[in-house]
Amino acid sequence: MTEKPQTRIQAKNRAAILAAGLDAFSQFGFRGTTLDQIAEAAGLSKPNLLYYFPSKDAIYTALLERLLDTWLDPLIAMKSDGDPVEEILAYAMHKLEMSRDYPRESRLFANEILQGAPHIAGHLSGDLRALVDEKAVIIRGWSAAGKIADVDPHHLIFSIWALTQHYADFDVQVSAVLGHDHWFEDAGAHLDQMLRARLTPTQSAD
Amino acid sequence: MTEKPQTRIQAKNRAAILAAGLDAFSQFGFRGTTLDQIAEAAGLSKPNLLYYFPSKDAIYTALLERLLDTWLDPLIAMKSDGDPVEEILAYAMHKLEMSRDYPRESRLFANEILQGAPHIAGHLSGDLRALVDEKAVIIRGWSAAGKIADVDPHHLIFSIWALTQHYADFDVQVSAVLGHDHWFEDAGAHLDQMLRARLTPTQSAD
DNA sequence: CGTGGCTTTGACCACTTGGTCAAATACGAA
DNA sequence: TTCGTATTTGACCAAGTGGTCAAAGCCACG
Repeated sequence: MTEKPQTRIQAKNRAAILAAGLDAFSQFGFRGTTLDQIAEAAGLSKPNLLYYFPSKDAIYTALLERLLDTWLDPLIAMKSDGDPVEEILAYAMHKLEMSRDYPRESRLFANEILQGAPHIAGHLSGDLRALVDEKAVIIRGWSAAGKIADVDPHHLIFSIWALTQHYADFDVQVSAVLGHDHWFEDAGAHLDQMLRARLTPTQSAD
Repeated sequence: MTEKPQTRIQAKNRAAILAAGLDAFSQFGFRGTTLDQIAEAAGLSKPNLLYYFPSKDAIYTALLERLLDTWLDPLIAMKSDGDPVEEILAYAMHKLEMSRDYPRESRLFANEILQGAPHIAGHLSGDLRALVDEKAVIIRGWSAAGKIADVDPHHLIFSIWALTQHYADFDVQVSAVLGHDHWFEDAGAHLDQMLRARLTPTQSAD
């Protein structure tokens, strides 16, 4: 593996930098974030920060890679065994929980995509596309077997991404319109009903 | 009203600046966009640009205001007469068309929200919230009358926003995963089926 | 202790940024 | 054609940017 024997102090400072970078990049984007900003939030001087990461870009890239490593786990976890509707529902709920628990990661990703995905374009049309295509086959199989309604697998997945990430990325808007920021419960119920209505197979076709 | 008697040259240059600003701001965000960038795209020198707009912020604000003026028209147009399901479906399709036809405006808005809506926070909790609440009453009325299924009005609206804006804001990802960028037709069909399944009232309750 | 490597920092640099200003130029109505 | 106004520009500026570097401090281990 990528062995990096770190001293205690290295581990602590690198973690602080990544945390500060996540805060800043997820809100202001890459170009909108400054090194001084990150350095101050991490409690380090700028040269000291650059002792741990060679450049601003390196911090950003490290964050993005760490994100991609875990971001797709829920989708990977969607298996062809078990009840199809519940499999898909579980995936959607898992993603919604991530919007609640890791909104900064969601926004970091959103920022990167909004700007044209300059750092991860290859990943999108490579790993991500392959993974989605793979799951699309499973979903199409479920449809063909009559276990779920007939549905476009790709757009179903896009729907789940859209419906869940919206709550993290547009949290300010959601909270402003609702008048509070406890959207998780109602959003979960709504998401459940929405997908269930669309996916439950009609009895007519057997 | 706000009278501004413009010369032909003023109208042309202001329009060019706003167009260039929309391009830049929607992709790079406020802080990620430079005046030189806008000036060059608009075919003007930087001082000349600042002759038409007093500051970078003024360009951004002008774009945002122009956007807000028209962004909510589709929702405003959702009336309580006509068939409820079709009324909601028409709104959703209209929004999807806007994602197709005005993706830069969508991304500009997304960028602003992602950064915490510093310029339009008041608008969100003021005009927008009032409008959504108003439409929520209508939707709740439809549900109570049994004309559509029981649904949380606010989250229904969030769903429509999420499902439609996703295609504009995350176009890079959608296109990469699909392998092409002609998502409109399939997305429209999927959106239609999704909402119809959720909204069509069950026959049991009469 | 002492010493060699890990860590931190102040000073510095070239470049970019948003913005200013006075002077020059183009334009349109009389 | 002329003249006042609208428009344009080159030169400039202070602040902020990402990044460098040599020197200093610190810390564990022999």
